[in-house]
Parts: sequence; structure tokens; C-alpha cells
Amino acid sequence: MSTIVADGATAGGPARLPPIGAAPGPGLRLRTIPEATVARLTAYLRVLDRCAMVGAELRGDGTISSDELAGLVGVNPAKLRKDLSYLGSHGTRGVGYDAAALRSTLQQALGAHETYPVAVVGVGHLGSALAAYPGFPARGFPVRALFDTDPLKIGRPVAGITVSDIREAALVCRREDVVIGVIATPEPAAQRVADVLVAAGVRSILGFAPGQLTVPADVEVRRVDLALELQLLAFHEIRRGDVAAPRQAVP
Amino acid sequence: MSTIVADGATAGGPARLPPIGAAPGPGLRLRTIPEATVARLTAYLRVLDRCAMVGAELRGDGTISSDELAGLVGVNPAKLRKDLSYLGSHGTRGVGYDAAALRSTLQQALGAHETYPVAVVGVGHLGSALAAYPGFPARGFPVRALFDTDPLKIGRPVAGITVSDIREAALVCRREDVVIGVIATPEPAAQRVADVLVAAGVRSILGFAPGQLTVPADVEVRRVDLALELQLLAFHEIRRGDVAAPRQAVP
DNA sequence: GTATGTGAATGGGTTCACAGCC
DNA sequence: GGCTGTGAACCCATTCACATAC
Repeated sequence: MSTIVADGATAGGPARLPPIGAAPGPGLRLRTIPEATVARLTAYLRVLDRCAMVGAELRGDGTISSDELAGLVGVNPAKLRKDLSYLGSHGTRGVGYDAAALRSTLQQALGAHETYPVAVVGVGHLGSALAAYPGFPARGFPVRALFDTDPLKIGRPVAGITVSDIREAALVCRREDVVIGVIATPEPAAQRVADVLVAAGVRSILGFAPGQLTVPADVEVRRVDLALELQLLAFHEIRRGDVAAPRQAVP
Repeated sequence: MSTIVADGATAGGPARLPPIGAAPGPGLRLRTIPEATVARLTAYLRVLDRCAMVGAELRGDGTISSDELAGLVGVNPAKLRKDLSYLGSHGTRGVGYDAAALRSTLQQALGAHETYPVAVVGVGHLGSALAAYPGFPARGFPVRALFDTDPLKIGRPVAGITVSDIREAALVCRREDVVIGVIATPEPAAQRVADVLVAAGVRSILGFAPGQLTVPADVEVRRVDLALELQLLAFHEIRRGDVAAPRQAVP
């Protein structure tokens, strides 16, 4: 399912959307952007951030071409241009993109200026690691609450955050403005936890347990299945014939 | 010489499945199977495993219909049938699939009877959690080696495995028959670690660091970008307008 | 009647190639 | 000259609908 975002210019597309006259909110127009594109936009922003910090990798005049940026990110230049065109972002033909302006546009479109407090449910090995994962706060996702059911864990600090009883989820999530819930519990508890998070008002969930989660339609769920990733790698091994077939099971 | 760049996106990657002629096992026809299908096949197998253990959820005669199985997994029945058709798996029209036979077919196709030893590089919070993650050995991926560069960690046991010096990667990987390498280091070290793993003979890599990894063409890389998952969830929040309106912008 | 297997239709996303502008 | 922006072609994946088989 694809989606939407801010835009200023009318880009290509089968049916060109009429320029929205009276924008509802403050100043942002909406168009649909493929999710795959959104994922890459964050990569572009990340690289531009790094360039901005290092102050290098772009030319003296502060511009960068689609070829250069695409090379840094590792994608096809045409894809990058099409991605950026969804934002109506204007580069300069014959020159490239103004790095600072592009960075600002991306930040705006991705909401990178905002902060999205996160709650992690399940303070086992994985949950603890996520609580301490530096990449989350670094990209605007501070972990502000930890939940568990284990009385031995509740009340104790993990990665600087006191573990709360899952039964207080509604209270704590409201207090901490939690926007995203992460489920790092064993599989059997995952659905129950999802229900609790939804009841607590969380409408975005990242789950690490395999198996489906049933949630209301207005709740967005993403799943990361770590074992599945290994399985897909293993499948390539099989296909290569690398793994010595131990037993020959032939029907 | 030819190198390939690991493509970033979580879902979007073009499943390149070259119709390599290396005839695999006899009897099993491994044509090109879409990667998305492979992912779902593992889900089907997982559900069938659970049914087999519980002994329930399937009818007295040991059959299960595409509607039933699809319902349990949470996918479209037509999709399930098409997925299974890639395996040439024969159900019985008017009846359904023999659960035991289907399970066996899936195990065979996915190599689920095999074991794929894993090495985790980077014994920080995340690496330690992965070393202890029960889902890995449960699905045939025992973690057999841990690597780090920190002298304080080397030689000490984590999750029952002694941490080795990364400089001994080649030796240890060969000794432990490591097939898959997992990179759980901070971002700056990721590329170096990938090089080391490749030199050690590992041809399947799962990376948790954002940013691209450059590896030889015969090495398969998958990436899990945890912060990106949150970013995509956040994007949906923005689209919904849930998050307090981003401050006015747009020149 | 019931449920599979599969061509056909649909839709999303990537790549190509070139028109348009600097 | 160089580089962006974008229609069009292409490819992969999902969904539909129905002929086929039990």
C-alpha cells in the first residue's frame, strides 16, 4: 500500500492531480508517494546529513548531482530523480541539487524535525537491546517507556528507563506521549500486547514476533522477522547448491 | 572483481533469481521462485508445524484447504495456491492438501531439515541479544560463533558462546561451518566486518547497520534497518495528521 | 458440489531514454 | 556541454475468475 506526502509541484503521473486549492492544514499539500520511495528518501537524507556534518563530499557551490548522491547511497540515479520528483523538489538542470535545500525538503517531508517517543514491550534480551539502541534516538525515536509483566523487572531501570507494569501502559503511554509501540515479547504474548497497546492509544506498532497480529484498521503494523531473514539467506545457499546435501531424500 | 551493492529497501528489492542451471537435488524442481513467495512458504510451514504439534486445527483426515491454511497465516487463498504451485505441490481438487505431505514438501523446498550455523559479529547489546535469541536455533540457525574486537569481551562467554577475536574469523568460521554472518556492529565498522566475513568464506550476510555494504557478486546480503522501520511508521503518522502539525514551512 | 491450479488482468515499482532547461 | 524531470516500457507480484479434477 502506498501513500502520501507533502508536495509542492505537479509531477508526472497518469492523471495529474489538480493543484489543491485550499490546503486544509498549514501549508502542506498532499500526494501519494510509494512506500519504497519513502524508504529511500530516508537514505538520501541520512547521506546528506553525513555530508553536512563532514562538510565534504559535495562541491564548492553546495550542489550535488543525482549521479553523485545516487552513488553514495547505492541506487540508480534515475530512481533517485524519480523519488525526489514526488516531493516536487526542484533541482537545477545542468547543475544538480542544492544540498542544503534538498536536505531541508527531505526533513520536512519525512517529519525528521519531529520526535516520536517509543515504548518497548518485553524487556528480555531483545527488548533491552532495543532500549539501548543508539540508532533510535539518533533518528528521532527516543525510547521513553519500557513494559513487562515480570515483577522482578518492573521498577528496575534498563538503559536508564524504569520498567513499568504492562497494566499501566495506558497511563504511561499518555504521560510520555508514546506514538510507536515495539513488541519484543515471546510470540505467545504478542497479540495480547498488541491489544494493550491499541487500547492505550498507540496506532503504530513494530513487532518482532513472527505470526500475524490482528489490529483495528487504523493501526499500522510493521513486522521484523529476524529468523525469516536468515531463512531467505539460507534459501539462496540451497539454490547455489553450496550446502552439501546430507541426505538424499527423494520421493 | 565485479561487485554488487546491497540494495537498501526492506521490501522493494528486485528479487534477482538467476535461473542457475546447477541442478539441485533430484526430484525437486527449483525453478525460479519469487522471493516474496519464499517468505510466505516459511510462514505456511510454521503454521503447519504448529498444527502438527498441537495435532489440531486440521480435519480428521489430515487434510487442510487453501482457505483454511490461508486464514491461519493471514493471506489470500489464491495467493497461497499460487505459491504452492511453484513447488509443483499437488493438492487434491475438491478436498485440499494433505497436511503432512505438504509440510514435508515445504521442509524439503526450504531446506528446513538442514542446519545453518551462524556467526554474530559485534557483541554489544544487539549482538548479545541475537546470540541469545531463541528463534534462531528453533528454526535451524544456531549461533556458533561470536566475534568482537574488544579485548575485554574476547574470551568471555556470551549466551554460552566464547567470544572470539575477529582476526580469527577465518579459522573459527571454518571450524564451526559458519554459513551465515550477522553484522551487529556500529555503522563505521560494518564494511570492514563484511570484508572480513567474505574473506572467511561466508557468502550470506545479514546486516543491521544502515548504509550500504559492498561485497562480491556471489555474496548475498540482506539488511535490517530498525530505525527505518520506525521511520516508515512515523511517516504514516504524519500522513494521518496525528502528529501535531509540523511547523509551517514551504517557502 | 467443492477445492485446486493457472492463464489473464491488474497494479506497483524500476528502468530507460529523451525532452526540456540551464 | 551537462543534468533534471518524466512519459513509456518493462518486470515482478497480487488478484481474479474459471476450467479442471475429484
